[in-house]
Amino acid sequence: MARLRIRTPADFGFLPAVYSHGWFQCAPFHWEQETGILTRVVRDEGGLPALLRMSEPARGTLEVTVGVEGRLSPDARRYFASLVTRMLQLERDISGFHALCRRHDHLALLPALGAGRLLRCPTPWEELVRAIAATNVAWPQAVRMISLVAGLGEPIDGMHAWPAPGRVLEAGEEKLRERCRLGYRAPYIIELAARIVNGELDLEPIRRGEVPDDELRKLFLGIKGIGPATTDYLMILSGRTDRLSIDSAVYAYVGETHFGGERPDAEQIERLYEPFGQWRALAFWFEFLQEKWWRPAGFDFRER
DNA sequence: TTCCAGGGGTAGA
DNA sequence: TCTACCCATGGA
Repeated sequence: MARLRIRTPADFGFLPAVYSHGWFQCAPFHWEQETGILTRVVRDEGGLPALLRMSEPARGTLEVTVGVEGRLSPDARRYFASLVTRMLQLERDISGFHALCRRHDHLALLPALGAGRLLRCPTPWEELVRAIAATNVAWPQAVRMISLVAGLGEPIDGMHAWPAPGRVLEAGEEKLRERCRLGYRAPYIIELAARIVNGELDLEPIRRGEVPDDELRKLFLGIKGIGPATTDYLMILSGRTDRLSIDSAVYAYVGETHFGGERPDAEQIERLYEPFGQWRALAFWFEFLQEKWWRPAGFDFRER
């Protein structure tokens, strides 16, 4: 078991990042609320499954244990740290968002909490599958589908690595339907896996964040099963926060909170968050999180 | 039973 | 470009 200590930005809070959306509830993430440890199965540089355990013993420091034999080489340390950096968006500069929060009462708590980063996966491939699985279903069902897909990966310590595209392709559409309960989404995921395996779709530039906005949007929209709303969601995850992702939950929340119970149309929602400029997606999302999830659940991330 | 969830694909206009 | 219809699944 190797140990890594990672210094985090002063405006980073671990718990708000974990609770930034529902992905921590799906394998191969595993969250223990009592200990504050987020476990995640990742792959080492050779592609073999490895268990990562992340916690924040004190603000500014992330403690990461890596379940591998022996000591980590400097390269391996950098590699695992880069995975953590991607998953927790440690490289993302959100100072502009926090400055904006300080000017709005309902967001004013967020900078002190260190909120503003969204939990990500080690690979875009996994994020795309999760996004497809989460369309047109209630969230608990999406959690089930995603976790069942994770179950196709190589086992390690009672968990599974996220299956590579080739492994999903090998499992086949029927298994995705029957075992993973993906229904009509199964062929979309098979097609995506096939495009990656045959080299038609290269996700590596996306993982490195090298694809320009317009191109990235076009690329997401070109994947079957991913439409406008999911594309906007993936764009936000990729750090393009100047555009909302308006899904059914947004209509419901904004209608209830800002339109006296009347369902607004998309343009009304856009106008409402337009003043938040390049940060409007985060302004909406963290408002929503605070009101509908964190506060009702009694979360106060400053206590840790 | 019917509705619908953290939508999207497709055919037809 | 817009609209109607269809798509598995499972909880309410």
